[in-house]
Amino acid sequence: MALSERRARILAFIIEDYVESAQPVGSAALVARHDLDLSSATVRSEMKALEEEGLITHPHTSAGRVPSNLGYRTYVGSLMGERRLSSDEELTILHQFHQSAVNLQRWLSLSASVLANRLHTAAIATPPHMVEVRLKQLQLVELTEESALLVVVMNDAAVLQHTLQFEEATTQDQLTRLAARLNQQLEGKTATEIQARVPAVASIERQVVDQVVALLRSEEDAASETPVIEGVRELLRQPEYEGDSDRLLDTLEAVEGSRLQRAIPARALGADDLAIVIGDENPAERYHNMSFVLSRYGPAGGAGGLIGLLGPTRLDYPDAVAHVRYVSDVLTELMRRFYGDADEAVTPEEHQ
Amino acid sequence: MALSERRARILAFIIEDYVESAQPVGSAALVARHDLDLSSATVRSEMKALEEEGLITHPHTSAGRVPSNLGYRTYVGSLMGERRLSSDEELTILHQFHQSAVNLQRWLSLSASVLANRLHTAAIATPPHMVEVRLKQLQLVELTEESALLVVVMNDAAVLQHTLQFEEATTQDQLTRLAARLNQQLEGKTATEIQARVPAVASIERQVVDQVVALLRSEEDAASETPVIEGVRELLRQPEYEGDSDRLLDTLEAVEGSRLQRAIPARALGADDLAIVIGDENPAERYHNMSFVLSRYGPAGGAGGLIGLLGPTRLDYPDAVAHVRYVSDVLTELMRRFYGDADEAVTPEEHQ
DNA sequence: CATTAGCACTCTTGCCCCGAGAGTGCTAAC
DNA sequence: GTTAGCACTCTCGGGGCAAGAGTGCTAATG
Repeated sequence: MALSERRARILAFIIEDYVESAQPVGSAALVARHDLDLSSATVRSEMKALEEEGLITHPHTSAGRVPSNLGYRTYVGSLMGERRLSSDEELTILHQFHQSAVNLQRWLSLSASVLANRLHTAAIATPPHMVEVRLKQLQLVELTEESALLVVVMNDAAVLQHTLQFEEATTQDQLTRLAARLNQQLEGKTATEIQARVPAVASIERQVVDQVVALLRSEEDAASETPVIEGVRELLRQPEYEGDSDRLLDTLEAVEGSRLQRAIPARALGADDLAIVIGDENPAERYHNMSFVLSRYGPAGGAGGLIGLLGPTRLDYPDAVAHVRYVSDVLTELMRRFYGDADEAVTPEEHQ
Repeated sequence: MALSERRARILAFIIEDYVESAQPVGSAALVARHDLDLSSATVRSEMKALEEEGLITHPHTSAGRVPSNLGYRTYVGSLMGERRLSSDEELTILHQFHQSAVNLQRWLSLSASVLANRLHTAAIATPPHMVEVRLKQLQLVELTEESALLVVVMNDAAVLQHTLQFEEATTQDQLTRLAARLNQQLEGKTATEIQARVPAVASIERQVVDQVVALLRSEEDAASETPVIEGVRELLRQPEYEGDSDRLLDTLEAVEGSRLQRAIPARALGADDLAIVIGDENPAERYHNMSFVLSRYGPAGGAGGLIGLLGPTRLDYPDAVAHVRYVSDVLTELMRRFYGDADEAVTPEEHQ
């Protein structure tokens, strides 16, 4: 099963040429481009062997070779060289972050944009969430006499809001006092902890507390937030979709935030901080002709999410990995700087 | 210039058939479908006259007729019948709103979704904003010792947030006191009013106030918020894009929120509450093959925005108008109910 | 014995051509 | 004014064909 070195080299060349050109690559072209010390005939017989091992295929008899998913997988697993961004590239990217406002949502879109633009494919970023979401502070703002806006800030710096409708009339004064009291009682608590002590009586307080719990829960649920997605157009401009409107629309649909949220193969990210999911390795059939390159971002132990690329299986994996790693690191560093490290900003009670 | 009644009828039929079939309509087909008391030859000569007036065109010699922009315009202006939603239709729509959470953002997406699904094209909704944006309440939440989250609630019930980075260390206590003081001083004020009394010294307070002003300003700027857009796929599935990937991608690009925000022909909405912009009536050339049907929503004098449809010029205008009107009314009513009327919820000071 | 040149073979792609079909516009008759 | 009839135009889909790309086999070679 182990590939001879020459065969492995040829596989790598095929993949790299194919990634670049999106055209099946033939033996003659391969020899010419890489000035191999071999004739096209030799390469042909090697190709045949590679095909028998299931690493490449043939669209039809008289076409060149195309990598199979298995081919990409072995390439990614052992053949591809490690690519590191040049300091120029790193600076260009950093520069964009420095021009951005200090705002997590912005950073996420920016990260996705940067990845999308540099790799010419789509990129996603899921909002960060904590394993344990705790209330940091709540605020009540009167809207009408019988309705108010509840604003909840959580320990992962997320801000959620909800409109409440009351049976009885209230004033801003009453609401402010209620908010102050609840803040004192509930700060640093999780949804479950709060629920344990909920008063049985129906009242404005009860309504507020219930909604706080609901908001905390929705923040706990990672899948509830739709990921940011950028560069769909870049993706759809790829040659795989050229002239195939149906496939294009299907992909557009598959890639829409609301659908995507469940499809992101988060479990692929085990202990590793970076996952590459190629074609049919994705459990969802809809994504069998796409690849994901995903990384976790966020300080260890703190709020974190996923960021990564989403493209055709014909991806420049070394480039993708290098970029995703770097952007993820930048994002993590920014979060650490502005939202605090898990160790220093979060009180011991909140930690763990 | 005035169309004879027969000619007008024929134009209306052509438009209605074409809207339905997306195929150029020929004289024979027209007679058959509407059992006109005319021969196809007569219709042909009428068509020729209509063509000479610029109301319809010919893709090529041997094809049927297609309405021109001018044709649509006259149809919309005087020919089309008023369509009213049946109470069944109204109930179906209302039902969806009743199932939604009380949340303005949700309502907007829901409105756009409803429109998109019912008309099979894209729909947009811009977030509401007030002519005069005033501070309602601010909140400061510690993130790290030297950074904090500023949450600002405005009189249009919008909630904006921003992360602040301080030179000196602070505590939540200090921040809470500062927030309370600023709330007292600044509540109900506009950005301009606040700016007039800004302290010259550099300090945390100064930083907070500056940012509050910036957030108020960004809320004032209607164009700063990206509109909600739904149903892009519905739009792109329309026959005009079939097999034309280039046009499809161009439209996809044109329709992306960030581009769209400046393109919405808001000025088309004069004193009227509903605007129809057909093809090249849109100042932006990019939208010359699309139509907009837009309505203002929101209580008179209160926060308001735009909601509407965006489709190929081949739109079912009567249906579009009826739906946009209705959804806009529903939205307005919901806002009035939950966020208060301009007259009752907003204090006199805030009210202009 | 691995490598290579040579060559027959296969399959796609683009192109041209052609006939069917749809629809018009004109003319002459009603 | 309306209509039947007809010639004419243009699109669209399919068949046929030549060019091109690439393979896989075989026989020769160092």
